[in-house]
Amino acid sequence: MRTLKYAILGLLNKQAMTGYTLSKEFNSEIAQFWNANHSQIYPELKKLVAEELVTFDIEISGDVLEKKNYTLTEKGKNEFLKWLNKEEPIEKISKDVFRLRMYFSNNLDLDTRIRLLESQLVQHEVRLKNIRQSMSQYTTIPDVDSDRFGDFLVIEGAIFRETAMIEWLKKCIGYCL
Amino acid sequence: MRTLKYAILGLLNKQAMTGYTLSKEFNSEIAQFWNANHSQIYPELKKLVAEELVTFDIEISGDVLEKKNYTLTEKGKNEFLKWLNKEEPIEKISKDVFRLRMYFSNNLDLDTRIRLLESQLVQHEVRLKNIRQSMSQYTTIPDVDSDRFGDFLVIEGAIFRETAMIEWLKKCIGYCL
DNA sequence: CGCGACATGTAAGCAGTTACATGATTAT
DNA sequence: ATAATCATGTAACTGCTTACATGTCGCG
Repeated sequence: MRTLKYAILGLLNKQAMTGYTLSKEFNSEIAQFWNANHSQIYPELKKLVAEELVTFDIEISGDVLEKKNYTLTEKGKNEFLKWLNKEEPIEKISKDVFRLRMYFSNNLDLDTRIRLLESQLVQHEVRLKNIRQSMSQYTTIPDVDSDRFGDFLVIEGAIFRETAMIEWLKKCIGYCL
Repeated sequence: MRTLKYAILGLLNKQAMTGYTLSKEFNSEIAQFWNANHSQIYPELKKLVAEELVTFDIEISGDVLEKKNYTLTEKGKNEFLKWLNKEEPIEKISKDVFRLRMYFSNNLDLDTRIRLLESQLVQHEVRLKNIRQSMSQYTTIPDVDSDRFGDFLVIEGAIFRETAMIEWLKKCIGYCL
């Protein structure tokens, strides 16, 4: 599916940047639904250059350090927009090890189940708190055509997701009491 | 992480079965949070035999067809329980292509956004309806020590997950109107 | 001068998907 | 007979993770 390809094209569409900066982007809001290590990003950028979807120019930082600043080409922008406009079927369910463990939970003591569930619960509560923290920057709904609109949407999606997870965990704990 | 290994051990702990039957299991309730193709299952079973976690005996079906019926060994059962009891940190967020697309959605016409969101919405509504259908077999909460308890929990988890997704999609559509 | 962040790459290996390959059994 | 399902495997490839590998820049 080459999703990383389109993630990179989308980020470069917002702003030209280096592989290193791209790699850091995957630690910000976008990390709520995608991520990649630099070891995957650098080879992908190389590929995108070969496909003529991006170009780069070298900037010298300090004395000798070469930074490759990547920019979308016209072809790259077109391919990105084509991908973005395409209607896709929903993905098959995403894998979840904890749910798998709960599926087999009748093999555990009730105490252990509660301990495992409580542990998940606090961790998800922390995560939700952090997401709400990110949301606090938005006091009003951003304009639908601004770069911040997508950011706003996915943060809200993450809140829904975490809230549902927390509700479920609490219900599971209730069954085990 | 060898999660498939533990998924197989867990299923064989419930009941001895063939690779083919295991492969079908991944199309039932368990498909809500894990799956595997037969091309991954057969090699994994071979590995588990080598690790002495499972054994098999060959049954002849009909005249000549050899079916390998796999059973958990004592060692396999222990390793499964060890995995099940272990406290794990929550997984890093799961990847979601649609959320990635919405992150970049300011590059789309409002009409297109609504079309894409509506398309997702109906698909998730169908999925939720099917999950509720699975849930309808449970008129009471199953006993915490029965095999059906885990099944019940994860179906409920899937309902929470899909409901949250649907709520979010509706809210997104609202922003685009 | 030393440390943390900046910056770019490659290699080995694991997990998972799609395709290739074969054949038997059962129900219509 | 023939189609659907049962049944078991391998091969090639993609995507991703972890580890290896190197070097610069800016701040204190």
